[in-house]
Order: sequence, then structure tokens, then C-alpha cells
Amino acid sequence: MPDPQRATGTDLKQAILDEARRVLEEQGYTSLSTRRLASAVGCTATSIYLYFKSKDALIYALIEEGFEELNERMLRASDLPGTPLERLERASMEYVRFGLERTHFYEIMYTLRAEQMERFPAASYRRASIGLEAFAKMAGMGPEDGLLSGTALWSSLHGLVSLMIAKRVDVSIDRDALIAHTVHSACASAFAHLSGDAADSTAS
Amino acid sequence: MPDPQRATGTDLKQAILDEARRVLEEQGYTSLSTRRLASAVGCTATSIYLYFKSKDALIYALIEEGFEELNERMLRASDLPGTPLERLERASMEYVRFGLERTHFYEIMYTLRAEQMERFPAASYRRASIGLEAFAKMAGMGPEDGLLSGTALWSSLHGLVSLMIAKRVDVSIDRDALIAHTVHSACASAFAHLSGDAADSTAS
DNA sequence: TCTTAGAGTTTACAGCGTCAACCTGGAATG
DNA sequence: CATTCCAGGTTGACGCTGTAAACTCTAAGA
Repeated sequence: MPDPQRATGTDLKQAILDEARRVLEEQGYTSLSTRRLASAVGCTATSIYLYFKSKDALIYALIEEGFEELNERMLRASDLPGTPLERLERASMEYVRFGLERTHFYEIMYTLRAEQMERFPAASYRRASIGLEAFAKMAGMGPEDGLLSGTALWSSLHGLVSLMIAKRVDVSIDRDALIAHTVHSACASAFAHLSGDAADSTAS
Repeated sequence: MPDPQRATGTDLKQAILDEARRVLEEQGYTSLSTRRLASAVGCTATSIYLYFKSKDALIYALIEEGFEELNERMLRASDLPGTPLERLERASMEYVRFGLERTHFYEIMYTLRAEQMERFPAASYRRASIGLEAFAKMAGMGPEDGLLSGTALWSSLHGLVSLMIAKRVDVSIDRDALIAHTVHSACASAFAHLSGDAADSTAS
């Protein structure tokens, strides 16, 4: 009987996941190393492979947690009463807040390049765009023009979040003002293009 | 006298830079390794440190090349005659095109996190936001509201580029349509907020 | 008591960035 | 000519990394 304190079996898997989440949040995903992880939870590096196919698979598990939380927060934010535009803005704000609060999660969710990671399970890819679908639905958009407007909105929000995370935004800019401005005008844009609908086909 | 084919001195530095650029463009920055680089140009890994303080410093040299090209392209695009809005749209299109053509360059320029790299020389940080200043100037924006609108525009473009690079955009969306749509509405937004100026202070 | 299977460990491999010490050919100096 | 000096390399090492193969230990079942 070894150390009774030490986790084994399913508990060990959970302990690995917990520690990985902790390290990710505190130091970012580049600090995630199998050996450090293992020594923190009291096992060897190779034991991790008993529960995760690879290091990437472990990271994917964290990514899914991230999508879960993001979706939940966006749904909660948009479920409050209000006009469609108000609800869209609240959900958008929540998206931005999530990104800025959980920067390291956001990073692995959206900025890791697909091709240089092991194949991401198809089911998870679906998850990744649920947020977008939420945008489109919220605005009552059809699957055609809605996808376009929704993606453009998403681009704005994602761009804002990732520029801020990467510290590329001019330091003299008031952060809250920038966020309010960007969210406001991106949401307005999305709605404007909806009203214009079939009438507006821009010059070729 | 060793192999006369082999580059030495300043030539060696140039050869290292050339090879690094080649590998970056073909395989991305994660494939840049000092040893592989060295063996490709015919020297040892440590020789690289004779010309670059660190691997990061080498990457920064590439980053600067990227900014140089991007700035040049944007200026060229916006220097053609046309209304300010047209010029802004052309420059924006050029920004997006650069990002999608030179994905690996774009990646190191805008998505590497500042804190996990060695200190980026201050002068280069200035370079990094010249594009933004160009946006603001082009629209004849003052340094106050211009920075805000310019950054919001930049967010849209950057978000679009990086979502597309990371392959997060729904495959059923027509790429060109998405680009046209996003650029068009982001530029329009930037101009709208300029006209509204001091009059428009949104409800608190 | 013997077998079996699951759960972890040991050991190893090939790669990484980087540092300290060493070598070497040619120019400058005596 | 002989000597010194040094820029421009190389060698070898350190401490990391992910991960595969082979080994050991423990508990349950027959």
C-alpha cells in the first residue's frame, strides 16, 4: 500500500485535469508540461498517458471546459428580457468579458492553429461555433445572411479580445471605452445589414 | 580554408535569415529550430548566437520584415485616388489580403503573446501600430476619437484574419463574401462614428 | 495457489534552446 | 620571420521537452 494520500484511477485523471487547469490559468498553456504536471499530482509523466491519448488530448479536454463555460455565460446573458439588439449586445459583452477574464482559456480555444495540433474531435469543432450560432439565432437571422453577419460580428469581438490579450492595443486608449465602442458598433452593424436584407446588394 | 561554398560572417547571418524566412513561410514558426536552421545553412546551432542574441531575436527580425511589407502594401493601396472611405476600404482589404497570403508572418506579428517572449525592442513596438495610425490618418481622424474608431476597425480586420487563419470560420461560408462584407461594414462603421462625433454619446 | 489484468513506474530516445570552453586560420605587430 | 591576438567557428554539455516500450506490483478470480 503506497501513500494513501495519492490519487489513483479515476481520481488520478481528475487530479491531472485539475492541476492542468490550475497551471493553465496561472501560467498559460506553454507552461503545461507532462513532467511538471505529473510531479504536482504525484505520479510519473507517463501515467498521464493512461488517461489521455496525448498532451494535445489533455488540452482539448480543457478547451471543452472553456466552451462549456463560454456558452453558458452567453446564454445566461442573452436570456434576460430586452429587445433583440439589447440581448445581442449583452451576449457580446459577455463574450468579451470571458475572453479578458480567462485569457489563457481563450487562447487555447481560439488561437491554437488547427493544423499543428493533433486532430480535434469533430464533435468539439461543432461546440466551437455554437457561440456563433447563438449570435445568429439571437438576432433572428436566417442561416444565410445570418451566418455572414454573425461571423462578421464574431470577427469584431474576437479581434478585440485577441488584440487586447496580445497587448497590441495602444496603451493610451481607455479599455472600457474601446470595448463599449466596439461591441456597440459591431452589434449595430449586424442589425443594420439584417434590415437591409435582400435590398442591399453592394456594388460589385 | 574550409568549404568555399559555405557562407561566413555577414553572409552567414543573411543565410540564416533567409533560411528562417523560408521555413517560416513553408512550415510556420513552430518548425523553426536552431539546429535544423543551422544544418540547413551549414553551420552549428550555436553559431546562430553569434548573430542573434536568442532565437526570439531572430524571430523579431522576421517580424520586422513583416511589418515593413505590410506597411508598404497598405500605403500603396491607400495612395491611389478616391474618396477617403474608398481609400480606407482599399487599405483594409490589403491588410486582410496580407494576413491571408502570409499567414505565418501574420501569426508571429500579431498573435505571439508579448509576455512569453523576450522583450520586444521598443522601436519595433512602434512599428507594430503604424498600420493603425495609417487607418486613423486616412480617415482624417483626430488622435482622440480616431484612435478609438481606428482600433475598432483594426479589431474587425484582425479578428477576421485570425479566425480564418485558425480555421474557425464555418466552412459553408463563402470566403470572399465574408471578407467583402466585414471590410465594408467595418469601414462604414468607422466613418459613421466620425460623422456622429461629439453629438453621439450613447445611453449609459 | 496459480493466473490474469489493470495501474504505475523505469528507462530510453530523439529533439529542443542555450551556455562555457575550446579551437583555428589569418591579420597585425614586434 | 616569429609572435600575438582575435573574430568566427565548433564541441560538448545541461536541463528541459513529449512519448514509446518494457517492466513491476497489486488485487481479484478460479
